[in-house]
Amino acid sequence: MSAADRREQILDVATGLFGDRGFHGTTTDQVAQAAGISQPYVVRMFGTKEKLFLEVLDRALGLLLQTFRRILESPAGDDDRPMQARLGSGYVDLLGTRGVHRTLLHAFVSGNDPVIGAAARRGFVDIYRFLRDEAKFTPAEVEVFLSQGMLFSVLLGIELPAAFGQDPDADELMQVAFADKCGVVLEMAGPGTAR
Amino acid sequence: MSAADRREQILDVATGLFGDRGFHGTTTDQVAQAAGISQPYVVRMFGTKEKLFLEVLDRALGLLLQTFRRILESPAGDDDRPMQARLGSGYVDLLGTRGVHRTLLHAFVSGNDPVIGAAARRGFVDIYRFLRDEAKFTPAEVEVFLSQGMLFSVLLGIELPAAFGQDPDADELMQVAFADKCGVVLEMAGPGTAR
DNA sequence: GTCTATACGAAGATAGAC
DNA sequence: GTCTATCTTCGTATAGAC
Repeated sequence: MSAADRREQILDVATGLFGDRGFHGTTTDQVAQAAGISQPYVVRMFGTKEKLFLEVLDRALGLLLQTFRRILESPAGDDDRPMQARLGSGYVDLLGTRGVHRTLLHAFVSGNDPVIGAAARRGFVDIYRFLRDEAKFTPAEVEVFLSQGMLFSVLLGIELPAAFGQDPDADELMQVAFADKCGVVLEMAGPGTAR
Repeated sequence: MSAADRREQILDVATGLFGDRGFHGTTTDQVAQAAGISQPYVVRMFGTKEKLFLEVLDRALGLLLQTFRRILESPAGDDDRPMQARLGSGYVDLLGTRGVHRTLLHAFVSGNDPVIGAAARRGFVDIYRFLRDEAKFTPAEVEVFLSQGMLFSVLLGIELPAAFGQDPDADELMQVAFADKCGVVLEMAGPGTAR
């Protein structure tokens, strides 16, 4: 495998693992095993675990903004909903790439870390700039959009969809929070969506 | 110091530390040093680091619900705002106990962990039940309240208030998200609010 | 491009003393 | 109630070979 392909592969599996257990909870050996290579080779490729995490974070943020920009620039077509709703669906669709939401959330709770925290703040502000400057959201729209996005992410964080069917109140909460997106979420992150 | 007092003291400092660096990122030795005791004594007292974290989490959730219930049961007095706003202020006031919001968020992103994740889910659903059954929120009100709360927590997670003054766009984002609460937040979590 | 071997330092937990 | 000493395991990173 070429170095470039290997890099991508490692970043892919690392996104899933970091999403599951965060920076401190994930070992380079777990990444290596998931990628089918040796632990030292992972380190060799990225220098340090921290650099690996930063690349994973950058990629996740890049994918997010790329997804948003694509929606923003694509013709509405048969989708006559307001841009807020369309971008919201794009956010949900990121579930297609395992670990993105949860890796971002892990980064967002690491503000205290001098390196990762700085990157996380930059990333969040980048998203804000996109909403304000490119999507032309009003402050009120930004507030609603980000709020809903964060609730969505946190509910993924506690694995509410994965625990579907175990507690009626938990299921009801999903219904309340995800509303029309409930079906899609259960399909993409529901029980048995093993990693 | 009595065992009970020592317990409380350890739980206090552990809340701050777990809030800063999460379960995996915090060592029992850091907790011990912050409490001015030896590392083995911390373990001795709580059995394992995981049990310590679970107690910290329970306490944080307990404090949250206790705060909410107090507001719910207290007479409105001169505060004529709707209950959503009053509970929201209560949530902000939890900043008075260092680490509560961020420890909760760390727990909420650990859904994957069999033990901590289960406790986190239970905790979140407990909050939902409170809003639905005790505060009598409508589903729409629940959705808005939880959304705003999670955005609030995430912005604390990235330490946006602590980084105030470093990036105009970041400051603007704070304004957009915190609105009238901006002042209080900066006072309680702004730059120089060292731990 | 990828491995094996390994050094080195944490970090959680235990034993046992005072 | 609290400590010191220590065991043991784990995890990152390096060295160097193929």
